[in-house]
Amino acid sequence: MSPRPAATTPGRFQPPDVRRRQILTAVAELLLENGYDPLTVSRVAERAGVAKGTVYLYFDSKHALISALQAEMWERMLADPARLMDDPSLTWAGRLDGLVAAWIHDEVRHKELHHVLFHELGGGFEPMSEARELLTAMLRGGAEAGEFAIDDVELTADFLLHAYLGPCHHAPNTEESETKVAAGVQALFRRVVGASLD
Amino acid sequence: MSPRPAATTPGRFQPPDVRRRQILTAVAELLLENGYDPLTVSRVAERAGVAKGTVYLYFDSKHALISALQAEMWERMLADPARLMDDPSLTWAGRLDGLVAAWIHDEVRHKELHHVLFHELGGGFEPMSEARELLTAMLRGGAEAGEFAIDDVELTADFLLHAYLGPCHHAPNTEESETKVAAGVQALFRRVVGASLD
Amino acid sequence: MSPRPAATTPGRFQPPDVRRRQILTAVAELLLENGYDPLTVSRVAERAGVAKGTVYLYFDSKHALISALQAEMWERMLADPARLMDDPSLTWAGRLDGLVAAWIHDEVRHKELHHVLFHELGGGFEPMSEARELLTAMLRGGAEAGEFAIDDVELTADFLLHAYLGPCHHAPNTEESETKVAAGVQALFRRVVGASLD
Amino acid sequence: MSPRPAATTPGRFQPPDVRRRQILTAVAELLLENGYDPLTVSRVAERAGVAKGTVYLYFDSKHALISALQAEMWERMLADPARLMDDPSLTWAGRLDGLVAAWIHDEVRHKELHHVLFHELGGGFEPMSEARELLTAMLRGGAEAGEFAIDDVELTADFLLHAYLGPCHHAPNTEESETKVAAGVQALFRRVVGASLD
DNA sequence: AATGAATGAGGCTTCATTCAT
DNA sequence: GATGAATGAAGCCTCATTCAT
Repeated sequence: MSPRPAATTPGRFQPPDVRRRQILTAVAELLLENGYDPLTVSRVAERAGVAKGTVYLYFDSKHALISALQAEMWERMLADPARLMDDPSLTWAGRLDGLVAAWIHDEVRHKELHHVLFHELGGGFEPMSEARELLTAMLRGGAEAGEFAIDDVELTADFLLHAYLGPCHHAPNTEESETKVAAGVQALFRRVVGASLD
Repeated sequence: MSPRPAATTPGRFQPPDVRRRQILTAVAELLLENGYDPLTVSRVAERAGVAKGTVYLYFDSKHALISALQAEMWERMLADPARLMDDPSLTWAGRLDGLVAAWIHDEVRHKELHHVLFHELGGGFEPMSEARELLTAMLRGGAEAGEFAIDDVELTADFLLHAYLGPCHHAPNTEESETKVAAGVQALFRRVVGASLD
Repeated sequence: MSPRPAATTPGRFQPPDVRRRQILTAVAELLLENGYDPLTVSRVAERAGVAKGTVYLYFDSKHALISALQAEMWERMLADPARLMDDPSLTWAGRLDGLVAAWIHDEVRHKELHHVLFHELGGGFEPMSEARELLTAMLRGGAEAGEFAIDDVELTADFLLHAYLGPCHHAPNTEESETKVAAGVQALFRRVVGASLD
Repeated sequence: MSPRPAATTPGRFQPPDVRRRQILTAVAELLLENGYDPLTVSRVAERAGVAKGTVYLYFDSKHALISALQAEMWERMLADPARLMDDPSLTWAGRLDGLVAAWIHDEVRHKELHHVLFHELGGGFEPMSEARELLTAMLRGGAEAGEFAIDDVELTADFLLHAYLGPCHHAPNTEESETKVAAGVQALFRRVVGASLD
C-alpha cells in the first residue's frame, strides 16, 4: 500500500569509511552548533541521515564518538609539525615559527570544536603530552644550540602551550587574520625563548 | 549586629547567608571530587545537609549554582588585583608582577575547580573580559610609560591571559611550588612585554 | 489555563508501605496477565497509578521488583509451616499433612505467579533450600520416630518437593478443588514416605 | 544416497539439514552457557558460523528457534518410551520402570537445557500433555490389570510427572549417579502407584 | 543460498524541578 | 522557612528483523 522507500534511498549501503565520516561530521557539526550538553545520539543519527542503531554499528558508545573526534584533532596537530624537527634547513627559531603557524592554522579553523573537545569535555588529554614533548624538544634543541636563552624549559613549554590559544579566540576564521595572528604570536614566542634577534 | 540565635538543632534554621554558603561549599566540594557530570541536586542537598527543595529556595536552578560559584571565582580574581592599578609606589612591571602573583596564587589553589567551572562547563565567560581589560590597561600603561615595548597590546594581553595557566597545571598546591612558578612566570611575562631589565 | 490536577489527586502522598504494595500488586497483576516478557517498568507504573520515576523511589531496579515478590512468596510458604515442627500435638504424618495443605493452599491460589516467579525467572532460589530443609527435617523426624519408612531422605525430599506442584496445575482456584487436591496429595505423600496406615 | 559434495570452504553451502542442525546446536550451546536472556540471533549466527540473515532462511523468527529445540526434546522423551506400551514381555511395573529410566536418562543429561526450555521460557507445553497421556495410560493399564492400586489416576499422573524432576536436579551428569537416581525414583514410583511388591 | 549493513521500536534508568504538607 | 515524595521528559543502548546485493 504505502510505497516502500525507493531502492536507491540515497546513502543506503555506503562503504564503512564513508558512513564513519558522515557520523563524525554530524557530531562535529552538532558540537559546534550547540555544544556538548544537547548532543544526543538521536540527533547525531538524524543529522548523519542514518538510524540510531547505525551509529552503534560504527561506534561503541556515545563517548566513542567524542574520542574519535579528539583522536583526529591530535593527529592533525601532531603529524605535520613533527616533521619540522627533521628538516635540516631550518633554524630552531624557524622550527618554532613553523610549529606556531601550524597550530594557529588549526586552532583558528577549529577553535570552537577544540574548545568543546578539549575543555568542555574531560579526558582524551593523553596525547597533549605528545604536543608538550614536541615543544619541549624544540626548546631544548634551540637552547643547546645557543639560539635560545631559556631558564626553565618545562615551565616555558607549559607557558607557550597555553599562550598561543588566547589570540586565536578572537580571530575570525580568515586567512588574513590567521596570518596576522601567527606573525604576532611567533614574535612573542621568540621573545619568550629569548631568541637572538634576526 | 543582632546576636545570632544559638542553633539548637545543628543546621536547621540557619540564617540565609549561612545556608547559601553551605550549599555552595557542597557544590564546590562535589565538583572537585567528581567533576560536573555526576553532580546532581540531590547530592548537593545531601552534602549540604538540607533537603532537595531547600536548594531551590536559595537558587533558581541547578545552573544558578554553577553561575554563583563562577561569579565568586571572578570576584576573587579581580577584586585585589584591581587595587594594584592605584598603588603609586609600584612600577608597571611591579604591577604586572603583582597581577601574576595573585592569579597564580588563585590558580594553583583552585585549578581543579577552575577547570571544571570554566572549561568543563561552558558559559560564565563574560567576566573574563574584565580580567582582559585589567591586563590590557596594565600593558598599555606600561607601554605609554616607556617601561614596556609591546607591538600589539590586545594580542599580547590575550597571549598572557592564557599563558600563565599552563605552568599552574602541573604545580602541586604548596607555597613553595607556587612561589617558584610565580617567579618563573613573572620572568616570562617581562620578556613578553619587553620590560626593561631591572 | 488547563486545570491543575486537584490537590487531592487520589493516591498522591501515600505512606511508603502503601505505595510499595501498590507497586508490587501491579507487578503481580501484570505477571499474571502477560508473563514476564512484556513486563515493563512503564506498564508497572501505569498500572500502579504512579509515575515511572516513582517506581524507582521504592525499588532499585526492575529486577528488584521481582526479587521483592519472590521474597514475599517464600515468606508465605515458610513462615506458617515452620511452626508445625514445634507443635507437640501432631504426629509426623500430621505435620506432613499440614505442610502439604499449606503449600497446596498457596500453590493453588498463586500457581501462575509462582510459575512466573520461580520458573520463568531465574534466581531467587536460595530460599528454596530452606523449604527443602524443612521437608527433610520432617522426613528424618518421622523416620527416626519409626512413623516413616524411607530409604533415602534427600532423594525423597527432592521428589516430594516437586511432586505436589503437578496436581495443582490443573486445579481451579476454588476451596473445593483445593481440598480435594490436598487430600489426594496427602495420601500420595504418605505412600511415598511409607507412613504406617491409620 | 548421493554422496555429499566435499565442502571446499568449510561450512559454506551445506545441505539444508546440516545447516539447520548447526544452528540449533548453536542455540542449545548458548542457552546452556548463558541462559535465555543473553541469547541473541547475532550470537546464534556467530556460533553457528553463518550470517545473521541465514538464520532467518531456516527459521521464521527467534521464537521458532526455541520451539524447534523444544519439539526435539519432546520427541526424545516420547518416542522410545511409547514403545514400552507395546512390549508384551513387560509387566506394568516394568513399563513404569522403563519410563522412569528413560526420562531420568534424558533429564540428567539435559537438565540445564530442559530448565531453560520449559521453565525459563514459557509456552511449548502442549506436548507435555502427550507425556501425561502416556503416563496416564500406563497407570490405568496397571490399575486395570490389578498390578497398581490407584485412587485417582489423573492426580497421580500429575504428581509423578513433576516428582521425578526433583531428584535429577542435584544429580551430576554421570552414569553412576543416573543409575542411582533412577533406582531410587523407580522405588518411589512403585510406592505411589501401590505396586504389589515383587 | 547467503550475507550483513541498516533499521527503529522500545527498554531501563536518571534527575531537574514542583508542591502539598 | 523547610521538606522530600512525586513527576515525567529525555537519554543511552539493544536487538529482532529486513532486504539489496
